[in-house]
Amino acid sequence: MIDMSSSRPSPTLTIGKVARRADVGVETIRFYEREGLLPEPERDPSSGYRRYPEIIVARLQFIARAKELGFTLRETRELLDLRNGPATCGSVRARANEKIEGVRRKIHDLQRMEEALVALADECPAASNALDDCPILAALEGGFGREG
Amino acid sequence: MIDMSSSRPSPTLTIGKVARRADVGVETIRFYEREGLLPEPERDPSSGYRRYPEIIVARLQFIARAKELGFTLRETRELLDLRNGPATCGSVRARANEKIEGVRRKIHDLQRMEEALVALADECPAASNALDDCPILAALEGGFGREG
DNA sequence: CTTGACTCTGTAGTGTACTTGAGGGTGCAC
DNA sequence: GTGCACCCTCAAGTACACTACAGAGTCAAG
Repeated sequence: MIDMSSSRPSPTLTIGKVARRADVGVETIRFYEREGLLPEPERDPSSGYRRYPEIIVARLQFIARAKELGFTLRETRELLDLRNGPATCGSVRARANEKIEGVRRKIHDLQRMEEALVALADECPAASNALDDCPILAALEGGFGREG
Repeated sequence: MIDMSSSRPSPTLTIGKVARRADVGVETIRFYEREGLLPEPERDPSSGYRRYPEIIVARLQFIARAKELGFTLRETRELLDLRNGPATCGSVRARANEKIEGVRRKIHDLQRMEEALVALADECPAASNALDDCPILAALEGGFGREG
């Protein structure tokens, strides 16, 4: 008989299965555990193998996405810790607002960069070989983010 | 007599002045030079000191901004090389379009992340201590970017 | 009961992006 | 002419984020 009355589903995934589903390496998962980005999982009592619930895959995908977006592991851990720490919901909100500001600044800068690159691509005549005419230098070196 | 007839202004900044103006370290500038992100500058014939034109400051600021936005030095060099390489303006445009796609993807993901964080902050009751009620877990671990 | 894929711990190596240090030369004010 | 801040090269060190390896145990199939 399987316990169906438990409030949470028992963890059934091995580290290898989690790794394949989240498209990361097994060593990366153990590394994240050491670094506090993943909670220490339950262990199989006889083998000592790690056992994960499905939700861990989403967490790993979140970490991967945050990384792509230029968040450091430390920052990502802070994001994840919003729910784990000894924090009140209010302090959680404050931390979230800080992160939102950072995210908005990144979006803003990326939009400026996009504009510059689009202007560049549009104005670059496909036929010309004259690189001196390219508006790249102006777009890239002329400055486009927040100044000071 | 100073040569005022030259087509370009002669480089007058020492590496230290450039570093202070661009808010980077002197060693970082030399490092960028080694890595091909900055052209080899002219040298003072007697001392061998590097001499930079003003424009180098904007270039360093561009590098800093690109870095903040999650571009690697290699990618940043590729952006800068759009104007230096043995490329036609057409190939430059193609490279720029590739970069634009990457930038747009980053913006998209950041906007999703912002939405999730805003939802989180809005729904988090400032007074409550019950972290279980926080919509963070759902927002952060429930997945929000491109899936597959 | 062996074989092979998988897991464990612990340590060491890799790539990126700097940063620091050694050992020395330069430039200018006093 | 002697400090002192600045510059030079080259080599080594640091922090981050993995990644690989050694040596050993586990598990399921045949």
